[in-house]
Amino acid sequence: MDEGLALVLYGCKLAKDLEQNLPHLARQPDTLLASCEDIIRVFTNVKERLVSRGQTNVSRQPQELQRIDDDIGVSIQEWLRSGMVVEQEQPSGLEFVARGLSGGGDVGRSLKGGTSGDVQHPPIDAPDSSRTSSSSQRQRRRKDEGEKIVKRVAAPQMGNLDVPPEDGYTWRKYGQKEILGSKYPRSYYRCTHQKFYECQAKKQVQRLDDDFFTFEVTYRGTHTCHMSSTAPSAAVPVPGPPLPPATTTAVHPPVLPFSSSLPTTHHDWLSMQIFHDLGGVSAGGGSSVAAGSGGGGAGPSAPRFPDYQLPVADMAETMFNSGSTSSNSMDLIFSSMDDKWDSEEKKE
DNA sequence: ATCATTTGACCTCG
DNA sequence: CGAGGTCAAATGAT
Repeated sequence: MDEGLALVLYGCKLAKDLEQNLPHLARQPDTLLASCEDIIRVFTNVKERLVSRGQTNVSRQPQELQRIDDDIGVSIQEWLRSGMVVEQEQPSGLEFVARGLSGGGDVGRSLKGGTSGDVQHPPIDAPDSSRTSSSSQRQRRRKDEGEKIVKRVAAPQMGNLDVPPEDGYTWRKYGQKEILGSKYPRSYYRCTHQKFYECQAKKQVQRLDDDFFTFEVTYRGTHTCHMSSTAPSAAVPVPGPPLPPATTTAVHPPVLPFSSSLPTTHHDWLSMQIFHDLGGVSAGGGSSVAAGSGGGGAGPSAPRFPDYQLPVADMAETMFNSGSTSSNSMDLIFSSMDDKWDSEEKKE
């Protein structure tokens, strides 16, 4: 019952979103009502499916999918949309220099080069050591980061409004800054695995001034963390952006939905990440390469997500068939969710 | 104890 | 000099 599973997940997510966003929704009865109805509809649908089909079926009928689409398709599509790239901008005219990272400037430098003693030669005009007298290191750099890709991602309409949609990678926040002229602060993230893999991928996340529900995400650097630790240099051409390296031999995205990892923002695993990843994979753009997003990707000819009507069942199948049987998928799911919810309950 | 986030300070660039 | 990007100590969560 792959699709049913997906529906359950979706319903759970809605419920969780509702819970988390209750304070806000309390002031919006209409939205609250709509949310409740969505949840009810989803679970009702699941229930009907279970009743009418029993729980053992494995294959899906097209017409049933259609039924799902009819019932909650719009909601799911919205959900999907909320976690997907809704707009892709030009890489801000930055020519795409494959080798990027400007001579690996970033590599090994920002890697806390300072504290670990790796003191880079300062630029000719040595930075005034007025401040660094004590530690004299802290080589920071800007400007020469290689390519940069800017995407706009819809924020979840409800729920964890502070967290940008998952993109398949795990990020660690290292800074936040008020930006002149912007209503919302910009958050700075780097790859969680930076230390282990010298992964230099970074991203900046900022809400649009005029659209609270849209994040502008700027990716920089290249993910190397998904490769074996022995080959960190086999960088994926695609900088940060969602797309797992479909063109490489790496089979899995760096973080699997149900793996025990999810070190950082695991509190959102249920959100868009799964579908986002799947979308990226199944939509095959794959290749893409920054070039894709750079020049081509932006084009309508190679949309990463052809449309938002990816059959739920297919997604679910991809989700749960990757390495485990559907039965223990369920266990995994609910145990994961229990853990997750447990932890979040404590938090609140 | 370990790891992630927050936040003020510091650094670089225009 | 100001804005933006990063560092790292403090703090919180697990």
